[in-house]
Amino acid sequence: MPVEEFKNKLKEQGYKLTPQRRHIIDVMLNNKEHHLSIDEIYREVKNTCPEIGIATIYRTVQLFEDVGILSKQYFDDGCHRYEISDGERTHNHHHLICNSCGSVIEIQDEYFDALEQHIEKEKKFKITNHNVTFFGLCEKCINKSGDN
Amino acid sequence: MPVEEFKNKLKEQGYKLTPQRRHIIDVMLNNKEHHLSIDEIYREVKNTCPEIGIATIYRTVQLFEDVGILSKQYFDDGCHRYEISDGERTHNHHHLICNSCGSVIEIQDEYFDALEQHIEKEKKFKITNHNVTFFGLCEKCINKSGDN
DNA sequence: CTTACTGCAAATCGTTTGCATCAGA
DNA sequence: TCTGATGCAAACGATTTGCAGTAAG
Repeated sequence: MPVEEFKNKLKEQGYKLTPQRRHIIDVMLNNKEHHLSIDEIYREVKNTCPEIGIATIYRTVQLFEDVGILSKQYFDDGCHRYEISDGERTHNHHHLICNSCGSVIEIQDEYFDALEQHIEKEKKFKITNHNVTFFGLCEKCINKSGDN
Repeated sequence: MPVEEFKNKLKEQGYKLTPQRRHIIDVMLNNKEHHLSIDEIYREVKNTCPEIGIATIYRTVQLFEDVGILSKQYFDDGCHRYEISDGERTHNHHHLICNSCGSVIEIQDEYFDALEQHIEKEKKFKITNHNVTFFGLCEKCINKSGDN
């Protein structure tokens, strides 16, 4: 299990693994498939650790991002959202967001590799990361709007 | 010149073309190649219109976005940035941001069309807009870092 | 035992809003 | 004239910071 790995990532840089941090990691692991906002993380963690303060959430999430435990994305709903980062995979996944129902679909597509290589060659730009989000209508909502 | 066009876009929906709005349009036109933050717009406009208040900037930029005069993008420097929108082209351009020198390179690439079509078919998702930013090293900075 | 971490409350930052006045159409 | 637009200041919500107490290593 990667929990040990997270512990190491912190230790390596001289950070402590406190109960609060453990709770936050747990919440993020339990929501691998979601993208949580600060507020959502706060509320979730409160369930198992009611004394925690919002400042701790901010500080911890920031720290985890620096250390590489979490990765941050900005969705156009106006807030940052976080998810457990596992390196290579995080770099290679992208999002489709439905403008109608708001659902977030993760995609991971070899097509992007080709695209990135094309851009790197064409523009002489070394890509290290990206932020790719497509907005539109998901299958369900396409059908729904057809009924109107 | 498109200034008339902007005026029409406002008129159409019953909005007035005030000096303040004119100044903001001017600034955006003079910075077609940049992406300005609210604060940068504010400072620029102050040069020619010192009485303007920040609230007016916010309200106007918001209005212009709704009307389709400006388009908004979120860059990972933590603020929204705006640029003159010209419809189809805006949808089809994307950004490379250099992590080292911060320069923003606009790209417009047919490759994306193929990618979008691929996703639409594969995921049955109708794409209406997107937010695509690649981070990495620009040509200049690649060479620089080679020297270190 | 030492130093990082925590919770709390105050401070700060960007953005929005209420209101009285002003000005474009 | 009439309604939308403006500037100002107050309000607001999200995030950050200072600090004294707490606990991980």
